[in-house]
Amino acid sequence: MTEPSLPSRFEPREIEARSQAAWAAAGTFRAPERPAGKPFSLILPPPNVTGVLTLGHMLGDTVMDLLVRYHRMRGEPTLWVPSVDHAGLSTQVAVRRALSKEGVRFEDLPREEALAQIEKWKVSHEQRILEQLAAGGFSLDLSRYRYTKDPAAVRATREVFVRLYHEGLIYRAERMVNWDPRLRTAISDLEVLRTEEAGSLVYLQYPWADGSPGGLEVATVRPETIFGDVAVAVHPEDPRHTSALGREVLVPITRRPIPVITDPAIDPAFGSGALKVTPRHDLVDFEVYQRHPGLPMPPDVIDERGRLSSDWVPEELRGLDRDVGRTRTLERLRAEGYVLREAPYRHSVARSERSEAVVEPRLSTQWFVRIQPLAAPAVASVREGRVRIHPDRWTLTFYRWMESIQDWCISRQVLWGHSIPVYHCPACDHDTVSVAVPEKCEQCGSAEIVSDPDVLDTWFTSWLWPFAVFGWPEPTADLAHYYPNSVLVTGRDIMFFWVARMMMAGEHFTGRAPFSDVYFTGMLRDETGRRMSKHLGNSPDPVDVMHERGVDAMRFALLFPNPTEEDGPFGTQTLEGGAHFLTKLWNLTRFSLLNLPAGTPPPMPPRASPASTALETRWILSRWRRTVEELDRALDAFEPSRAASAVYAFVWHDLADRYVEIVKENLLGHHGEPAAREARETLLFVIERTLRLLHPFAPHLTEELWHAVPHEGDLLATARWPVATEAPADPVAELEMETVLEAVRLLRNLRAEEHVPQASVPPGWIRPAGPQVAALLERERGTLERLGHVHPLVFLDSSTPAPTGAGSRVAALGECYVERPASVPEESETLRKERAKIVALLEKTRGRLADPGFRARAPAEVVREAEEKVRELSERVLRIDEHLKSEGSMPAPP
RNA sequence: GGGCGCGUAGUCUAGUGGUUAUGACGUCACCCUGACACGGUGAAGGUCGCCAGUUCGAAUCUGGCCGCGCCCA
Repeated sequence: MTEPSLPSRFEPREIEARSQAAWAAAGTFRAPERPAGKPFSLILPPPNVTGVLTLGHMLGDTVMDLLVRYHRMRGEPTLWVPSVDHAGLSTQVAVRRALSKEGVRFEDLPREEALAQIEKWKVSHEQRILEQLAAGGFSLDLSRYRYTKDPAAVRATREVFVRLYHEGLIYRAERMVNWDPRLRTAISDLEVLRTEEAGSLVYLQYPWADGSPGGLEVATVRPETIFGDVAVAVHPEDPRHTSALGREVLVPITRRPIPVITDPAIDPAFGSGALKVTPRHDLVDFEVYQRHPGLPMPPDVIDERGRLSSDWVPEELRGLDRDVGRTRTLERLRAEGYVLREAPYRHSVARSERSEAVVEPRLSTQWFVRIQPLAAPAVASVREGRVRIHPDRWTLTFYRWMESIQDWCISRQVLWGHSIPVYHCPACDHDTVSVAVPEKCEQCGSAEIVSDPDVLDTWFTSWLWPFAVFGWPEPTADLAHYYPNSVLVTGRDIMFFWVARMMMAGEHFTGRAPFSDVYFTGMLRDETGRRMSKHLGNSPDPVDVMHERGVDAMRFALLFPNPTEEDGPFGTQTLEGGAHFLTKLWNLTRFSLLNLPAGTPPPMPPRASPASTALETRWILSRWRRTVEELDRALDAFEPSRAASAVYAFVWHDLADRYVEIVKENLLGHHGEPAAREARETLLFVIERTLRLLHPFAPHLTEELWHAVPHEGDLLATARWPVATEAPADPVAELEMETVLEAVRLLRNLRAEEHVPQASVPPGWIRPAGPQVAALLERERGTLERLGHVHPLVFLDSSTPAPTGAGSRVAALGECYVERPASVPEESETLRKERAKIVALLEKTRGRLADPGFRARAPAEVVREAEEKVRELSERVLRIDEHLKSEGSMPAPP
């Protein structure tokens, strides 16, 4: 035995620093310029420079690192590209908020100063994000780091705009858009959140224009918009309103006459069945307006800041904010007798994801991407299996959304973003659209051209990222080698924002799907089951988590309890679970080293098991092989949680709890040198190979441990992933070990039931149920004595009487006895309980066999098994009864 | 309101027609046995959401209901 080469405790932060330094020095994560063989490549979904990384990011990053390290160890050239996203609107909002805390209004800043403030923010957050990624030890190729506003990204973004424009897939139009009046910009449908909120439904009377008494009843939740009404619409078949058709009513207060029209879109069940039509401020109303060409288009009665405006609005209400305007308008409506009644009303309110302001539907001129022609190939790529979505149930959601997809509004009225490459010529009204900034109008040659004041939606760059990171449209070597990507890993919350659009861009601009697999991670929940979110503030800072328990513990805690289909919990408990497992691994390796002589050579794959090989050797090697097979399967199928569970169970239950306990005496040389050598060689092989298996899950700790263990190679990160067939499969050994472990369990149960003191080792007896079991158990007597903690273990044949003064159990494999301590009185309670259980099961099985339908229709195999079971259980009941009889407490026969 | 999905010990979870329903965390009891008390051994804990149906046989398949979640209105 050598001096311990590992300390009894470990310091995660020291290990992390050592491992990370070694990887950096070796350039382990740098992808080759000319990869040999099919590469494994992917991009890190660019985190927004708006904020810093959350635990949710860490979940995705850990899954990606797991896959990258797995594929790297399999010898594939791997490339994982890091980048950050300028995140236009949301970064501007963050800076705006930060400045307002200092009493500075963002809107008051000169353009240059405002941009400088955002740039400052970007630099500091980018720094922080890079530090977080470095702390996590993720195997990103930092030499290929990118930013969504770097010159190549600008080039790609403009290129794409220009191409789509010339293909007729980008157009400018006056459309109803979602307007954020606080940020004063259009936002896309996806950036709108709908919530149920309490409101009030007001029933107004629009008087008849011809002065006849009464009027038309109109219900609305937005009375302040009446000034923009151009009509009142009813359903053409609504019998209540037939007499109103063709007549005119007056807009309350301003008393402007408007016609009563019919439209099939009107819901007769809503309110009185009459809808006021305000085309500039409601999508449905706008559509009604479009179907009625005779109607005039009113001015904006709500301006870009959400204030009542225009001369259609009574002068004293002009300039009021929407909310105040609504109250004042309602007051006047009441005072002037237009209000019939008011009722509380819950309805869905659209709010801006960024500012939380109520979104104002607003008719506005914006740039749009015609999405249908782009969506079709993306849908086809999934239908044809060129892109697989995991878990695959999200495929349906993907299809449904793509079917009802709307054109994409890509212009934003903000400062921070890519400018739109459109240059308008006031002289001839022509738009010059080009990648290079033009000096004159391409139509009339005028130098007086004006660049478009808007910027592009951030996603208009992000959707190009799988190929733009490689320098597209330049035909770079990286593009040729590493595109398309192998996989995309992200949260399903950005499936539509990003994933679907990347698929569209990939198909359209490169003719290929940008990746072949998409894996959606679940969402993290806190210990009380709530989703982690910035809003709730229940997401711990990942750096704190890593600091507290170590990076690898965090990684394991993220992977282990997060099955692919569901959201996973994360909390102190799961984190401790991860840390405990790593401690176990540390000590297991430490134990192995304590038992290896100095100068032990690296492990060799075991030879095909000769007959002389010990059962536990054959068994652990076979179990290891199954574990590798399960890991390969789970990782290839994007089931990280299953992979983690498989390796966890193997290390803890098979290797540490059983194998190591079985061979401890062999290692100490108590059973001769050949046994000691076999145990050492097997243990070393399994430990060294298992460290490899665990490397993608816990890279730092395994790297550290691996260097302490005899091994070949420089770094575990680039060592070869084990091949399952290195160890022989041995189903016989697995079955036999099951029987042995079952006997161990019986002996241990007896010890506990008979209150045998922990330190004492009483004699035990086994009467095996048959000659085969007898041969096996006698051969494994040593294992049984060691794990069962009995000595001596004596085997009885059917003629030998049962020992007296011993507790007993009757199981399928036979009868077990453990000597009862003198102080403990006889007790047949356990046996009786056992008997009751077996009798119940016996009755159930007999019942099945008694059913003629079962015998007639069930497969012969199943019937045979049932008959066998009845035989075995009856035998056990008889045995138990014999014991009970000898104790003088015979129950009624079954 | 529409669509999709999920209901299995206190909590999380495995199990896609046939064993005594899997494992983890937590709980309880005993034990600091020479890698590990961040550990070991054992135990308790379940009407597999409810009701029908299909079947010789249902946690598993079908329908309805109830509850929860997500997406879309």
